[in-house]
Amino acid sequence: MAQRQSPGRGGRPPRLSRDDVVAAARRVAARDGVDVLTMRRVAQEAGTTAMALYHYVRNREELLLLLLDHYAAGITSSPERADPRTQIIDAATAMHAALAAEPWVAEVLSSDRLLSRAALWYPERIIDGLVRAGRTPVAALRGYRAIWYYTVGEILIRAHAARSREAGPTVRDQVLADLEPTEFPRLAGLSPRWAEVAGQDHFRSGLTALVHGLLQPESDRPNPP
Amino acid sequence: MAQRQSPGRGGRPPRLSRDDVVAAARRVAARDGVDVLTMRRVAQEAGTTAMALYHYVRNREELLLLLLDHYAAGITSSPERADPRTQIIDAATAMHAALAAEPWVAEVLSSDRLLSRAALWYPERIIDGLVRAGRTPVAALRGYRAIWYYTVGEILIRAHAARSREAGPTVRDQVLADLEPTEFPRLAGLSPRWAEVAGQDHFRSGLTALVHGLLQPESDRPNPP
DNA sequence: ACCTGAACACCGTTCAAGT
DNA sequence: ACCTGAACACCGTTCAAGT
Repeated sequence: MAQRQSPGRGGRPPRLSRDDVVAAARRVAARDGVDVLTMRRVAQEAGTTAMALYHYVRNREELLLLLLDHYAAGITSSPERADPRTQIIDAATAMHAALAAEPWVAEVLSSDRLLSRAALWYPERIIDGLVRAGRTPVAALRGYRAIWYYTVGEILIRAHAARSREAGPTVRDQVLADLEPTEFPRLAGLSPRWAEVAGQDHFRSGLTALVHGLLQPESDRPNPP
Repeated sequence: MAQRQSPGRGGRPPRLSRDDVVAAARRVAARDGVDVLTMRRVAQEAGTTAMALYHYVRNREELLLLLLDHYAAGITSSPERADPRTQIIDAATAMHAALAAEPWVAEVLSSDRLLSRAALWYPERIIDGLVRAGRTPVAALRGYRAIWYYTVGEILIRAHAARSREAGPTVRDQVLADLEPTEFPRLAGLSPRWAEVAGQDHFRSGLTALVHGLLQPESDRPNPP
């Protein structure tokens, strides 16, 4: 554990604490995003030098993990529900909202190196819902991971889209505008409405479909060869 | 269009071409990943200096887009199928395989700035399948995007997981090992099998569930308040 | 014990100059 | 037209030295 007081004898009184460093990093992440979160930048925010930070964190990656832990500490347990389907949808929606609140979270999180205790409420509730709906524990875990993929994908794509919107018109826009209706009839028909639909938040409708599919016993689904 | 010959008069004969630059970049990406794909590194691979590259590409981002276009040129159209469900599953599986083949692709692609013509076969076939199965065009587009989120999420998480496995034991492993069964009973019960299940490829089972849910008319689904 | 400055080995990009 | 070297403004991290 990190010492907050200087030990018995000798030494210089600290002007900084680990919490100060994390707080400064969080301000930088929230304001400027995780790419700008450099050691020198955090040090500046904390009113010290980049080298001083290395007394409180091993390296930049450890600082990012501390940042996530600090963020996850604010998560409260997602409630239990009588209806398993409702419990799954509620927990997944809360998980999505927690990630969407600060975009830097998803970026760091997709590195898959952190999983702080507080965030475990989401998988716990989702897996419990799936088991109570009749899936085996392992099938429930697979189902949770499918929901996790869908959620992270949505967050990351939305975060990246927001960033590239600032950077002017995309190659995508141009390709979609130049579609030949004979070659790609469905896409050509949809291209005027693409941007509008892509801009809408339809996380919930996809989630509902996915959960519906996961709750359906596989034997009831037509299985292509 | 890029000139391959020197123009009518004057000038020095080129020792490099745009294709040479892209080919060198592709070798670096495939071998070392996209983080290592620096201008200086690509130049070294192409046998020239970093500054020479700027005659062929505007900046690093344009080079990444060229790389994706080059990769996407190898994509062939996904076939039409009589059964819409089969067509959707086949196209999504092919899309997933194309992304999984070279991990750097997903990283660049999630920036959402590219969409090269050849890659459009996947959304075309998926949306067509959904429309033929009775969804409206806009609902089909939303359905395609749900499949896209799920697919990109799976690829990115797997790529990141592979990278952090090299970097030693994760925080995640430790948190899962220390779970209190009274607090997180489902997770504690599953923790010995977590690594095993996470390591398996269950893209297809989640995809099947998602498509099943998307093909179900919403009116037939229980809708929590 | 806590903090600093200088240094190392990197980045992307610009710009004036050479052939 | 094509390519180069030097330079600018950055990175993360190490290390010897100061208080």
